[in-house]
Amino acid sequence: MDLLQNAITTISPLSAESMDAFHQSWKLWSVKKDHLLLKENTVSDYIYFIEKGVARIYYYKNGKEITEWIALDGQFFLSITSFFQRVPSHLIIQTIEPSEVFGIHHDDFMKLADKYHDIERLLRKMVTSSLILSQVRMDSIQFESAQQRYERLLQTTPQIVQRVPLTYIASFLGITLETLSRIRSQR
Amino acid sequence: MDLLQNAITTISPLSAESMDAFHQSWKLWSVKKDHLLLKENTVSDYIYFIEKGVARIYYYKNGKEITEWIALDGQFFLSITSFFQRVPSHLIIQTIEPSEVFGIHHDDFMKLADKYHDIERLLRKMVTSSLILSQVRMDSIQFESAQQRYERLLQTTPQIVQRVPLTYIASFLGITLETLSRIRSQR
DNA sequence: TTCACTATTTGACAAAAGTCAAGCTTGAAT
DNA sequence: ATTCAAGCTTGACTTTTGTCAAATAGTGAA
Repeated sequence: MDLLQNAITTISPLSAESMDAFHQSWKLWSVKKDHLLLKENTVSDYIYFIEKGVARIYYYKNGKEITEWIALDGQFFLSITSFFQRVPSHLIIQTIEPSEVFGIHHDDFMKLADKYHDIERLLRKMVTSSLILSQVRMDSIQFESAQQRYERLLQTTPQIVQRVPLTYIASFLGITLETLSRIRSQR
Repeated sequence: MDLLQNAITTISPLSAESMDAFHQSWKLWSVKKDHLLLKENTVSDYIYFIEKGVARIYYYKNGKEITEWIALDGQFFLSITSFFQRVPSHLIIQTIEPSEVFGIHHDDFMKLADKYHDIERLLRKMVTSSLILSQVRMDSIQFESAQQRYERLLQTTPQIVQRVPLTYIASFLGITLETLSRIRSQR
């Protein structure tokens, strides 16, 4: 069984029939480092799951790259706004290691959610955990210092520092590279 | 038809049967100003909808009140973490005007979502819009100046300034009362 | 109308993080 | 092995917002 199927079952178990139909709708791509999964100003058709590797989601703001999310293996990722609202995304999704990535197309997912009640429930639970995560992150950005945010990251995902350039990590934490560098030198 | 039923239909239309069962599960309370809908350290059993009035969600952080959300009439509100994860909430929900508030109990909602596929879909869509909103707000907190955030609020919900004390508004915007006061005096 | 709050404004100063500019390090390609 | 570019560090200075303290305005009850 792959990480994906395991992740699905953990969120919300499916009947054998649903799981079969659902699992078949995911495609698997093996891509190189720096492969673009989503180009700027495109409608994002896929929810992705990273089986192996690392991806980052970023965009340009006043000419600068902002890293909005970093997905390590075992995580789902997508352009939330674009995927659900079906509008072009300013986001860019790129692998930053050679990776194996599963993806399911929006229309397939929605058709299955319509057909199978338990897939609709799974989707609801996925969105719910994403919402809870989003709230935690907002709280962190609003109330924690740069230092606290970095330490929280080290607690929750220590591997990230070995695998992802500091520029991306700084931006993901909502601080500058210089500030991150100063924080790191103080320990 | 009340605002609630209208809001539901806008998010995701229900069959007559589902709507009937669903609508009947909402209770309506008429409460005074400063009524507590959720006490600190309690599991939040309800999703609320404010038919008329204003409510605010807040909590204590280092002895200070932090206003996390302000709900004007026509809006749903709840303690997301507590409602979905069934853990006690540090949040307090309080009306700040005499209000009419609908509420549906967690267990009733879940039973209905299990029984009716279209209610599960409605719930999924509610959570999805909440997620999108949460992302927009995070972006605002991370990248907009105090001034920009206040102006955005004036654009989207101008009535709020007439109906809600500035202390709550400042906190909701993630700034201090003093900073808000300075921003307002500059225009 | 006045009192006693509570809400809001203003001022002086402090802290956290950003900006700009320069200098180091390091690892991959020739 | 050498070189060059990307990645990271360090320093000096600026900006935004917060903190603390005090003054002023507003409001409802006696």
